[in-house]
Amino acid sequence: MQLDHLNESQQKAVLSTEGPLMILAGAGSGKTRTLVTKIQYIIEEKGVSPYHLLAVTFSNKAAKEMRERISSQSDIDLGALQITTFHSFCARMLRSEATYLGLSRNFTIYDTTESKSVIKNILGKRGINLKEVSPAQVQYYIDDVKNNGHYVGAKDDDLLDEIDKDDEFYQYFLDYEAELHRNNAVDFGGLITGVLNLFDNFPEVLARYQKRYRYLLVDEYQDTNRCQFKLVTMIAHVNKNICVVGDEDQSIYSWRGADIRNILDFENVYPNANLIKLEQNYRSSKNIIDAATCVISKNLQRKGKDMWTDNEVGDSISIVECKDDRVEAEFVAQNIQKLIKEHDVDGDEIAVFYRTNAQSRMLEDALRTYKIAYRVVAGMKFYERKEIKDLLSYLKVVVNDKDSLALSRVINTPVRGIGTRTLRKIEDEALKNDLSLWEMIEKVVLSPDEYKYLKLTAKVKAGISNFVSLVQEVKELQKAEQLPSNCYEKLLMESGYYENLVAENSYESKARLENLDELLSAIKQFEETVEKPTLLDFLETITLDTSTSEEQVREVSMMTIHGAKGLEYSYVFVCGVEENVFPSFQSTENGDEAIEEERRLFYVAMTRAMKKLYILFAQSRMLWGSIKFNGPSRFLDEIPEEYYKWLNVGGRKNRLPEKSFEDFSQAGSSIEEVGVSYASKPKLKRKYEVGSTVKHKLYGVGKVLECEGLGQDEKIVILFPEGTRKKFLVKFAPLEVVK
DNA sequence: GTTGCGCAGATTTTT
DNA sequence: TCTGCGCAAC
Repeated sequence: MQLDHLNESQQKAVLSTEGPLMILAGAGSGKTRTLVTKIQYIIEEKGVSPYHLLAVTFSNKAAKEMRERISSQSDIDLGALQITTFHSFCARMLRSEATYLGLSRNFTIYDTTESKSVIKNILGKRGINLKEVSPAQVQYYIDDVKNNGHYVGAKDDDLLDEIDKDDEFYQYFLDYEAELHRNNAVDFGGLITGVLNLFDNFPEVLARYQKRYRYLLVDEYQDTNRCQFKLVTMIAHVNKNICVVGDEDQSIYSWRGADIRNILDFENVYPNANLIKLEQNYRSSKNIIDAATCVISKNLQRKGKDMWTDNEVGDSISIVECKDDRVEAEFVAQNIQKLIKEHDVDGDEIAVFYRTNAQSRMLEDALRTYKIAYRVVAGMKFYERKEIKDLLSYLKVVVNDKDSLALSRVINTPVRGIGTRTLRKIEDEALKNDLSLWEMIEKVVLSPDEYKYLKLTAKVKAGISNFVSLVQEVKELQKAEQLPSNCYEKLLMESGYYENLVAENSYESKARLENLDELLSAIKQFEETVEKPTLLDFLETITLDTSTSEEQVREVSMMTIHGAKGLEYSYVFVCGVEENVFPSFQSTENGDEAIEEERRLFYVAMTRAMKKLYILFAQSRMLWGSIKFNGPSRFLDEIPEEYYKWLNVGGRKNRLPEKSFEDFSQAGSSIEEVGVSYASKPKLKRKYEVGSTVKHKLYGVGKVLECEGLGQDEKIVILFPEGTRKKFLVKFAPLEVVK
């Protein structure tokens, strides 16, 4: 087998297949290339069946990339080879072994929002004011417990000493777990602890998996939590062929339980472990690597690698001091335009990074005014919309009728006269009879006479009955293996949801209808990619894999730095590098460890760039409603002068509010004053003006009272002769100007 | 029981 | 700036 394309340490990493191995792979060190070759080597050279190999990663992105590379480089059967994320791996295992844990295999996976709702309900039922105990805190506690590998009834539990079981929070945890179990639901953490539970208590199951997975590969090892580590160790216990790959300097998920000890302690757990470091960087210019190395060396919590590169020195880093966030955005847009127009750079070689999603808006605006094609790699905003959640809840009920959370969400959406009081009444009754909410309402519909004492009105009964039969019918469709999209459409149309929105005929309702249409496309798209599409799989995919299908078009990418991990771009703009933004405000209050994590994040940002790195900060910035003057980030101090040029854009140094600015500006070896020309925003003309008379197709003639927004967002308020006012989104409303 | 409004609160990152 | 919640009026 050819290994020429690998350097010496990479080759060693490939060839060392037996026994525990930790590969510390610095940014841009050819990690994926090495891993893919290693998998190939194990299968093709050692003759191991793909069936005996398991590769787990932390993110879908990484799993996908590995799978794609393997299929393009070899003819390994991807069907037999397991390359998945921890969460999907566990979900799959839990489904097939569900009965061991008293779950049924159609369990629902709750995302963070859903588990928070459950927590709220629990606190509510205990009569606790949500202001006294914040649900977020409880959620954090529960996550923490699970991330460390604790579950209800754990026997061999090294956390037992640390957990105070009399703690009120622990009681909430128990309540929460019980509620999830009743709902036949599992949260993210529960997917992992569930498997741990399975392995702990059913050795025969564990043995089966140990026998199967002879070679174990863990990618993005720095992001694994304690529980995931336990899990992997258990599977690898027999063969000990465990290879973990990670970079402690890129560990940026400790807030979600990632435990840097997993890296720092690996050799304690496996005393005979091999350690290989991949330290040659193939990605970035020498300037960038050296600067990033200086920054990260300030961290104490690391094993220490010495990154180096043969690449050329390259351009200086540009540190750009901007007057405010507006100028920052303007600078980014102008320079991107310059790159594209004057230097013939493709949009997809450029990326804009920021610390928080909230920062993207102003940047987007700027790119739009400069007519630069861009794409925001955002989280799952789409699936957070009300209407989408509503319909998904319908689907969830169809798949898993024990999911009372989803059920109570839709039982009265659209309104069927089943208000909170009625719902509470039925819930209590269900509790009394030890039935799920669904079983209860089914019974009420089936034998109303039995439940006369509930004093449900005819209207309520009719509402429930309609709802129940609709869900039952769709359940039948599902059983008959009808396409998910058919189920969806039936629910949407026959629940009255669609009709209601159409009747509402407002600018909002129209946007919602569009979104629901988009959901339909998403389902259909899913149906095309899978062999045997089921609702269950669709729901699982969208909760576990938020990465959108990205077509590589020539667009500039915009994303948070967390989203940028694992990616590379020739030109990178890192925005908002100010104190309280980056490092984030809360990290500055949480001690050195938190700052170190922010520093790692900054390191990740820097090392994404191949040719040219721009680091920007603003003297003043609009932050949650008011203007804040944060100084430049402390991380800028950590970059030696020789690696950067300092630019000053649109700011007057003598008027700087914070002393630190002046100190800082003088530190730069060469300060260059540059201007930004403000793009005169092509003033989108409004279609309507206050005072003009317009005609609405449905409501007739009226007068425009107010206007707001421009272009796509233009909204107007119309006063109709009868005295009613209505607000419309211009792009949807059937309007015409009369006068 | 429903709807609408106003207010307070929160906003880091995401499987 | 945006969202969710509680409360008051219909």
